[in-house]
Amino acid sequence: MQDNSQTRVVVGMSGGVDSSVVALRLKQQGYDVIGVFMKNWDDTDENGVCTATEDYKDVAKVASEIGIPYYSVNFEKEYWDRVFTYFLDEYKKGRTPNPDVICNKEIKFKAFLDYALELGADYIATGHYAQLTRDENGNAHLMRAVDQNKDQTYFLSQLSKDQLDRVMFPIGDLVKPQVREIAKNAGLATADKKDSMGICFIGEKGHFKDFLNTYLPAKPGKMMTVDGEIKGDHAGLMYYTIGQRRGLGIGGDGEDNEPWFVIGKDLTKNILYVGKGYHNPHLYATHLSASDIHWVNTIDRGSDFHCTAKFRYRQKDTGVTVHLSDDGQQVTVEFDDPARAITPGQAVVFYNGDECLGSAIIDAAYNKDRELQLI
RNA sequence: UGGGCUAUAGCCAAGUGGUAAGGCAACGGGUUUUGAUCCCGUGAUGCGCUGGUUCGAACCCAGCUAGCCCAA
Repeated sequence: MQDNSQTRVVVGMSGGVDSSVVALRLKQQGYDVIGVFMKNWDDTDENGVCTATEDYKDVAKVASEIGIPYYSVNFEKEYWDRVFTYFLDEYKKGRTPNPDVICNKEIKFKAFLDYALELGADYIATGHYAQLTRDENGNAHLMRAVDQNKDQTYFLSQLSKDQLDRVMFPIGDLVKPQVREIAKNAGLATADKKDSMGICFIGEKGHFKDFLNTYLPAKPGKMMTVDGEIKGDHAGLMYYTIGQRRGLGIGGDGEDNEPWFVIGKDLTKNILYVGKGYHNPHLYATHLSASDIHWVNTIDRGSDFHCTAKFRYRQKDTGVTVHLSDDGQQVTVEFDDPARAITPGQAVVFYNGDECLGSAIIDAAYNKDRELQLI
């Protein structure tokens, strides 16, 4: 049994069950554990109620149950500057951003990591469902979680090995029910707490439109098919994402009554393009282009290679061939089979088996030589 | 102002005397650290209106109203 007492680990505790179990496990393994609650957004409402305050209370409860010190750190400014402005800028361009990918890259595994190091930490640990391994050269490799259903490597795909060298994912080898079980057996206050989800700053489901509208003015316009048939009005292009079905308010055309989906946007004309049928051909792409490429490791794979990829979180992998530009700043990703609803702004995340290689941010989707009308 | 056709939930639409299918939309919920997708659930005491026939009518009959079509 190795002595971990001289190894200090700062655990990012959200007030949820996952990070609670992380802290518990590390403590049981003898580490010098400190719990830190990160506040990235002020969601205090008109009644003075704030979910962050409630979550912090849970952190306090769990920390005392486990017997570790705990603190709170505020990254609201960093979050606003590095994540939220990016989020809004992407929407202004009509794209669909993935703020959580950036949040991990810039806040949880940068600002927070720096803070932890100041506290004398050797590592930080989080409740992410992902695993880390190290090869004979000491390079960290980001691996999918054992719980394939909860795997979060998609959101961690823009981390670098330098960051991962200081990271632990103590529940990556567990399945969610096991985590709950451990929390319950230990009597942790968060054992039965409902999983939180959704973007941290949007909170309650259904408020998305209202939320965005307070930051970006909505510009209503026409909704039409690619043939130019007007189907209705849209509330503002930023409210819709490629492949979206709900919220269009159109249906029942008397032909086949198939559902309608968003298939494209024209920002200059302020037109939302819609098409009928889940398998509408306009939703299928043969390849995409992406930038903001990030590889977890610097291992050279050449400029053309085959691997698998995901274009959205919780999607099944698709076989792809990667073609890197000479300067390595652009990438073309060719699909083994046509892929549906490729959306600019989302991350294309690459995998080799269970290893997450890295990701890039999608700029455009194409079907053969034709750029799809995705903006 | 002659003839014909149609009128069922927001939109399509089944039903042809026995007590209102289904799809799309919408809404609610589930899955989900992205907005989505996906999955599950919910809708007309009433079938344009008014009478009539019948034990019983959305379905039959009469009149009215509206829309469409063909003739003028």
